[in-house]
Amino acid sequence: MIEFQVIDVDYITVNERPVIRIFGKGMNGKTICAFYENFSPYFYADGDVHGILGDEPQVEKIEKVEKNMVMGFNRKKELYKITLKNPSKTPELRERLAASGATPYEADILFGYRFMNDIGIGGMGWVRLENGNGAATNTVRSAQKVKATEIKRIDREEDAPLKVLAFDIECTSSTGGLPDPKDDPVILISAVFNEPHNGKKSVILSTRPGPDITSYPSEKEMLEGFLDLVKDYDPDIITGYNVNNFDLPYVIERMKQQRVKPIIGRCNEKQSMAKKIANRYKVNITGRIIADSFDIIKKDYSLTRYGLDFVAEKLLNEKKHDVKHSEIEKLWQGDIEGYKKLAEYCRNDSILAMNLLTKLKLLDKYIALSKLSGTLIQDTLNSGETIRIENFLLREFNKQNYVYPCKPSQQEIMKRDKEKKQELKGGFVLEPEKGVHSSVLVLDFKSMYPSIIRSYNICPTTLITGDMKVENIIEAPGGAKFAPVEARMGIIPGILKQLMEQRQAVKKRLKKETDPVKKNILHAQQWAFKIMANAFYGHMGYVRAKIYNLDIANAITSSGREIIQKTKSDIEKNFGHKVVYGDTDSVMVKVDEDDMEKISKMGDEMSDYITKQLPGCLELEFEKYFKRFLPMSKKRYVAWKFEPAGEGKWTEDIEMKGIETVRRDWCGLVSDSMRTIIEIILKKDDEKEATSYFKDVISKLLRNEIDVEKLVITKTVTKSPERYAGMQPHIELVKKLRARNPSEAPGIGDRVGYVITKGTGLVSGRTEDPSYVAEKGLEIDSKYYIENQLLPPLERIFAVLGVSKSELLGNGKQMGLLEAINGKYNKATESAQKELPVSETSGFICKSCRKFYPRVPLIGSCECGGGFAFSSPKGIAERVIVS
DNA sequence: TAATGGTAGGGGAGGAAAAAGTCTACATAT
DNA sequence: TAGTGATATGTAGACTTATTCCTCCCCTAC
Repeated sequence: MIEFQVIDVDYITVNERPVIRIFGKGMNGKTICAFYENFSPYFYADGDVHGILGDEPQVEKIEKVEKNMVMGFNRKKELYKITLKNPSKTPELRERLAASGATPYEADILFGYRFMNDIGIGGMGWVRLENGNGAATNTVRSAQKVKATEIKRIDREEDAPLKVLAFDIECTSSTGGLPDPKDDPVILISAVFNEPHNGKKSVILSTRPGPDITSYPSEKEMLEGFLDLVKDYDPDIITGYNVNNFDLPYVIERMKQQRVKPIIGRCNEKQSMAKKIANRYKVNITGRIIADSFDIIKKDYSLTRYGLDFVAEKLLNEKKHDVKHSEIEKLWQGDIEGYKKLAEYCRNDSILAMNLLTKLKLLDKYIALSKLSGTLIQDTLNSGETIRIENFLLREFNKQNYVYPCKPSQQEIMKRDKEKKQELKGGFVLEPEKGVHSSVLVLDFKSMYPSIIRSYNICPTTLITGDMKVENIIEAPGGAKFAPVEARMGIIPGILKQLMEQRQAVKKRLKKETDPVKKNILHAQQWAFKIMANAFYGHMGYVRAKIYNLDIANAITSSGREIIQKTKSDIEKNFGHKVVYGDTDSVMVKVDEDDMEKISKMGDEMSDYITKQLPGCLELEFEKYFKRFLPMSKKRYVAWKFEPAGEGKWTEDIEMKGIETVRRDWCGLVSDSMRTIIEIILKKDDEKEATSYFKDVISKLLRNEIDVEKLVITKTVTKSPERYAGMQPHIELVKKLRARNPSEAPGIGDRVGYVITKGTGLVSGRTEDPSYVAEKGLEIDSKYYIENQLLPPLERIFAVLGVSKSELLGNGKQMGLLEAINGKYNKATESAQKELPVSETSGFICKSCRKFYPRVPLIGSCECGGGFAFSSPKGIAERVIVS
């Protein structure tokens, strides 16, 4: 009996027949590969299957079966189950059937997943081989090779000890630009281990000898050395910073160039390939997991920048060695000290990538999601929600004899796309009562959409179509009808019930658990339950989903809108308190109460009252209390928040939603000063201190006392620069950087940091790279930063408090700030010169209202009563010189 | 082998369109 | 009194300069 955790599953074809391979790892750290032979691919179809497939030799058998249909209440159908010999022939047969008018079902399930779902196992899950004989094969690299006939899923929460290898490569460039794997060799490879390998924590491979460096006579031999290292250390996980899109494709291409077979995985025959898909590479390594720290951090952390230096500093508080790309060649060719520096730089990058993955436990969430959905961890890492949901649903639907539809065709997708744009409506957002509110309590619905699905039994399998007669039909506000639970509980409501209950159970255990390792696992588990539960609504409104249905998606959201509006009016009617804001599943209620105990009680009373009126498991909860609440507009507010922390205790914090402090596309100066001002306003309620702080910031900016770093604005490049319709500041900079040095210019998906420099014309034309500004000593456009960055957001905050722009800038001891800004930066017209040549004057200008006159009107003064000065393009003057 | 969960909403920058202000040439009145 | 030049004033169209409105884009709330 062998027990192990599933790392990867694939299949090979032996004598035209598939053999499933399950790569795994035991608790003892031993690797295993199990071979399973007796599983044939199959799918379903309706229509004239016999006629269409005729005597197709691939078909093993065709059986008649009765299946439940996913879409529509109580729909059964007679289908044919088609079993074939070779899984790779499935697409061909599927297309042939579809082309002849038959409808195929489950004909696009990858064979490995078909197998896993049928025997009830999945990615990162534990399995037990009841009986297995040793398999005589050299095709795979694992400690144990077993022919399995009986595989069972077992329940175990811990993870097997997984070996991680982090690596990083350095290469030179013949052109001085981006290294090209067709011409430019790899010069250094660093590798770091989480479990010491041959007594070492890391190694460096190179073609140049040096201290603590394993050197090789040629690049080819070094690459072979790297493959040997991977083989000997035998990691389960390969990581690095951007290995998916740089190091791995590069190394693989170099191996091709040098005629070294790139066998990085655990199969001796399958070569690794890096395919370029939509500007991104996709690398396959059999039997191992590629977990790129860069990719994961980009998905899981919202940061202003994602360079390794920034990320390491921010998340690990560790420093990246400072070597610029342009220095690599010099250090590589230069003296031993420089070479050592380069090698250590390379090693350090691997260490940082390893630390990110292990210290931040980047994989925990993905492991939990894999275990829950049954998806292979590599797919969980590389793909989106869809693959997880569809795999999960296939399993659950199959359990109850349902047959799952195939992916929609391209035309179907386009049709759906069109109708959805106008028809799928989302949540309801209440217009906020702008201003400053004291004592506001926040009530929100616990998992609103999943609860709606459960409470109204919303599911494709309960959807009533046509004039079907069912008792106690549930009708959603949009008109969609569903069979009640008494008739049949929908599959998805059933799944959600389980997910939500399991989550509660895990959270309970989490409270009691003291072992930190187990705590982590439980935490990831409960998180995965929540993520999965929340993903169903979005999935059913997703045009590429197999179970897409607009009526269903709309039934969910329209119910939500109705509930939130009823909640608002019920609270206002029955409790006499005003609802000042709300968004989708929450209401903010203004109460006149200061005592925490009483507030808590009021919140509970209101929630209980509303909850009682609602069907099913819908539940309104008292979540928190805002001592002060400043809504500025929909989805934008700040609040001084108090949350119950149990035992009558409260935790306190400032909450900021949607405003510039939480957005990454504003400069640090704005975020910082806004944060400070908001704290002063909320906690001290001192308007004067806030305005004077603000004036201070502006003065500093005018005196150039602000660090340029604080003025950097960052934005993501979302597509290639040519594809932008109009001009955009960050894109214009990308174009400039490209022209300067194509190899270091930001690409799609990267965040660009820029500052605005002084000059004329569009902002887009004045964007510049901060380091370039420092290097060339360019001047920052302080006026832009005052008028376009600092002022607008702060004005909005102060406007809520009733402080106008002129009060903000003009009042108080620093009288004349506005004049200072203008005087220093506006056109010369503002500074009156004493004399001008008469030839240059163009007319007269009123000294008080600045109205221009080509001639002095007869009344001798402006219509506002002001006196005149001479006006010219150069400025204004009291007198003219006649010469 | 291209893969991708949903809608609501604010707000900046650019750009087009509409609006307002200026300029110029010319007519008319004094 | 008619004709003339200088000056003031008005007006239409050309040209210039703010405003306004809309779209694209990014990012966030839920």
